[in-house]
Amino acid sequence: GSPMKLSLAAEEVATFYAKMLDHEYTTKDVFRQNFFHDWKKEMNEQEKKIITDLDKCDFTQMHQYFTEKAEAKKALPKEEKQKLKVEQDEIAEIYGYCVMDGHREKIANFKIEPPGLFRGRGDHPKMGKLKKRIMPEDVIINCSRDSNIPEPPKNHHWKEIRFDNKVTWLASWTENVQGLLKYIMLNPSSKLKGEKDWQKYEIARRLKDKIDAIRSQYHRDWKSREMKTRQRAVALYFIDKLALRAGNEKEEGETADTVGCCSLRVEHIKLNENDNGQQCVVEFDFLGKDSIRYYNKVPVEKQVFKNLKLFMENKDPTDDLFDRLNTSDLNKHLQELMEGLTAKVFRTYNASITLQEQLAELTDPEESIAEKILSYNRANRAVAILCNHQRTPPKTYEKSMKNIQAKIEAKKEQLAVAKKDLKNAKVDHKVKKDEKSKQMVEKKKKLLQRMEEQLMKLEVQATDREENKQIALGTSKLNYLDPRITVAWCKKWHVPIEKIYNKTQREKFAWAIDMTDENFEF
DNA sequence: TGAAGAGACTCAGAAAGGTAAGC
DNA sequence: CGCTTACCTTTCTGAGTCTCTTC
Repeated sequence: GSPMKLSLAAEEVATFYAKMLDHEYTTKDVFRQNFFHDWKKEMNEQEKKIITDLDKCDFTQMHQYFTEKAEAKKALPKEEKQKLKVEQDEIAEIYGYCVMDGHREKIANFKIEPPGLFRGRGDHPKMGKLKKRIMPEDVIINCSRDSNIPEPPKNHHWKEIRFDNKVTWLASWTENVQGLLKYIMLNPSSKLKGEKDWQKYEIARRLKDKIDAIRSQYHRDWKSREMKTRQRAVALYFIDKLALRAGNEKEEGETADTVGCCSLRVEHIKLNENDNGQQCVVEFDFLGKDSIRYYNKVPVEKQVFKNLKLFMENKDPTDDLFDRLNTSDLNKHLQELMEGLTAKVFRTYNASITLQEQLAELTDPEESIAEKILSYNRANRAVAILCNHQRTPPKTYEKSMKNIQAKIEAKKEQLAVAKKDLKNAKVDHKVKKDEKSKQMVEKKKKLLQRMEEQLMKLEVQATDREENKQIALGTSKLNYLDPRITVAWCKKWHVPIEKIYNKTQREKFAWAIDMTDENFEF
């Protein structure tokens, strides 16, 4: 119960924990154990002897120190904040760009990752472990021979300087928690990334011409004499129909237990012969990428259902559903069906084609711009649902929903008053028949019209927000939807592109905005 | 020859940061 | 008109996919 002065190294690691005291992570056993284990490694002999139990450590004083510091920064006068901003901008101006093929290009992540505690997603066995500080001696620089090779900080040297023009990264280092490589790469707005993005969508468009043949083939393969072929055909069906990820196998115990299509286990699906009147329903329930839950009930073809039963026969819940299949087999097969085809292309293809179809279906030429944007968001949402892109509802969701409902009510009342006013003005004009009263009628008419527009906007906003509660639109917009579909739609319906893409998105999709006219078809 | 591991790239949601609407 | 608050944008870095290399 007495305060203790820590050595520099132990103190720094302790502050990493103290800063996170409000976070749920610090309540998790695994996080606490991993942290304590790594923290001890930073302690000197004396500290190790005294600090033996994390439960008995009180970090509140440290925590308070950082809270106060953050508040102080927030309370800084405007000019001071401005000054800090300018300093940050200057740093970005110097280090945030590189020159590639004679063009000055923005770098995505030019700052090295600072030390801290590893935060995995879901039940990650390594959460809480110490992520160590990266030194110049850990960093590999990749540039061209004749360029200005960046100088390491004084009295330091780089791990290596190489001149590899077969890769796109500018610098890399190996991270200590999982032993993985990390890279400094270009911003999505760069020519290099833009071209790659374009290529990705072109491959997906090629799939459009092949998809019917591929679908017929996997239908046929459901009846194949070979088990492996049947499994591959059912897996491919899931990937195509449900936009599941490929599902590479991962090392057990090193990461959170998540799966994709090929790594599905028997315990992840349930077969219902009859579910509320629907035949052959498969119930999926598993954790996918980032430990996001995938839950879906899907009616499937009889042959698929039969196959699944067969695949599950005599197996434990923890056995692989597709025990004869892995992603490498699957992708080899796909490569034979179409050059460049891999499992993930199906996600891109189905996402983009869905957007295009939904836009065609939902866009009403008569509607206002605001309503068209709502239609766009709905189409976008259909894709996000397909790809299972979720978000935790914002903490302020309930409150903000109530707010907007209140606003709608208020606007309705205002509208009623405005209607009355208009009526009165009309009556008044009928009696007086003068210019002044006529003008008043016009004025009231305009007011009423404006209010009706405002009300409609609010209602559109409310609907949009409600439907969006748990769905994240950003990921599909940024990574799965061919931007040319969006650009063409905007041009066709005279919706300003800024209403759909913000500044960053316009920069990323500059290639599509440049090359697309309203007739583009995916 | 195929499994394991390394490497390089895309995709992912949370959190921090910034901004504009509303009080 | 200044301040707060809610929302949108940007940053961050972890988590996948898929290919290449090695034994």
